Amino acid sequence: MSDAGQNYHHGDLRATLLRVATQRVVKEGIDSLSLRKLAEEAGVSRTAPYHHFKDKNALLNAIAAHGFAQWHEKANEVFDDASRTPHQRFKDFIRNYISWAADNPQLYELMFGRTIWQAGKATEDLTSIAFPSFQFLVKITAHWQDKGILPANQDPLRLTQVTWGTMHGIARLVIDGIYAESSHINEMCDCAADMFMQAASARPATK
Amino acid sequence: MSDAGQNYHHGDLRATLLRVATQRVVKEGIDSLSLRKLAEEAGVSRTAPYHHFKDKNALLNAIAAHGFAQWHEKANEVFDDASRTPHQRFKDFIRNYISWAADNPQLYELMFGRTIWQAGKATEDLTSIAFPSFQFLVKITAHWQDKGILPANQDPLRLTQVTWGTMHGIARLVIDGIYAESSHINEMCDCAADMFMQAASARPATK
DNA sequence: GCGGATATATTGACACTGTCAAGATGCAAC
DNA sequence: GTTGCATCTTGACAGTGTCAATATATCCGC
Repeated sequence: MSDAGQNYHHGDLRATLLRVATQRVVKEGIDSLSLRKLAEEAGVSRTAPYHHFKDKNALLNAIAAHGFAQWHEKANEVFDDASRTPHQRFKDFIRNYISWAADNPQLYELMFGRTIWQAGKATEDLTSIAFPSFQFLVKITAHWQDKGILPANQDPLRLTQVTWGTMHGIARLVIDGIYAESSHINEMCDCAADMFMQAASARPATK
Repeated sequence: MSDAGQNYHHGDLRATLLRVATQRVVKEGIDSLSLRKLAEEAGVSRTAPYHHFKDKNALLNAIAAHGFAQWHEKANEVFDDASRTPHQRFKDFIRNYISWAADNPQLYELMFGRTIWQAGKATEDLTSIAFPSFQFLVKITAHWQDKGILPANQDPLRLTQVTWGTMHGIARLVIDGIYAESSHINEMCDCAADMFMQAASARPATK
């Protein structure tokens, strides 16, 4: 085979599909991803993709899995930035979480939305990549509890669910278009960070 | 007209469609709502609904609008419960927010999701009902700031975005199937409430 | 080199979907 | 009673995901 675009066998169809589909999702959103148009764009027939992905859901899972790899790397980077104080890094982490979501709304929607997490829809491939990302959040939450940035008198898992919930909720309200005014994102992030840090500096709640 | 199901003119189609469609969305989810099946279920032809709703989006908006009316009433009820202390009412409100979402996942998804809030998709009818609900959240947040349950040193709007973000985020993570273990919902809610109340009892953050 | 297994790609078909255009029907007001 | 209007109908179109049957290329053992 000399030219990958002309032959009966494409040669690298799976990778091509994943790349083109990801571009499409990132640019136009999940809903505008059509397997038929995708196949056409890749220069193959309608059903060719089915030899590389069981169905549309499997393809979406693969895109999301790739997204989690990117996300995890970036999040780790922010968390590890030694040039800043722990308090600053905590604020940065929240800002970065929301910013990443705001910059990649469609991908975020796919990765953290019901489309693929709805009962039974998540592939093993996806969960094996996504779970470490979730556990990473628990790990850094516990770390911040140790540092006195987050309240130490809370169960780490429970606290992770709350802090992540906060970031996720703000991200979604922005992404989904409910917070029409998105020019104050950083202020919202800092407000959230302040709340948590204030809580850490307080005496345990009085019953 | 004697029998509403047999005549050429249905007589009450709009209300019937809204009722049946709402049932369908609540039971089976947004995606499984088909205008054609809906029409059939209502005993009418495929395109009849288009004389009462501009398109599918308009129908979804109408369902959501109705949902907001219910939601607002219920939320107000919890907020107004005079039989409990302010602190208890704050915790109850959070619990109730998540519980309502968990009990009406499909409706919540529709009301607070991108399907209808994506740029330009929200009807005037919807916004005129939804906005007061949003403003209600700001109102009660300010009220809780006054009562010392939430930090007074924060802009009410910003703080609302954070507290609502937290509730919304937890709700979505549960609803969308990311928090597989949903048996600890109340503990999560209480953890969130404690965080906010602890923050209120702290001295202002030190720089 | 040869032949069969296997991976990959193709066309055809099916049952859906939302929505538009034209025409039919019933009701209400003049 | 005729005219106008709201409502409802059938027909059609361009899409969608996905299955079945078929064709073609590649690879592996001989």
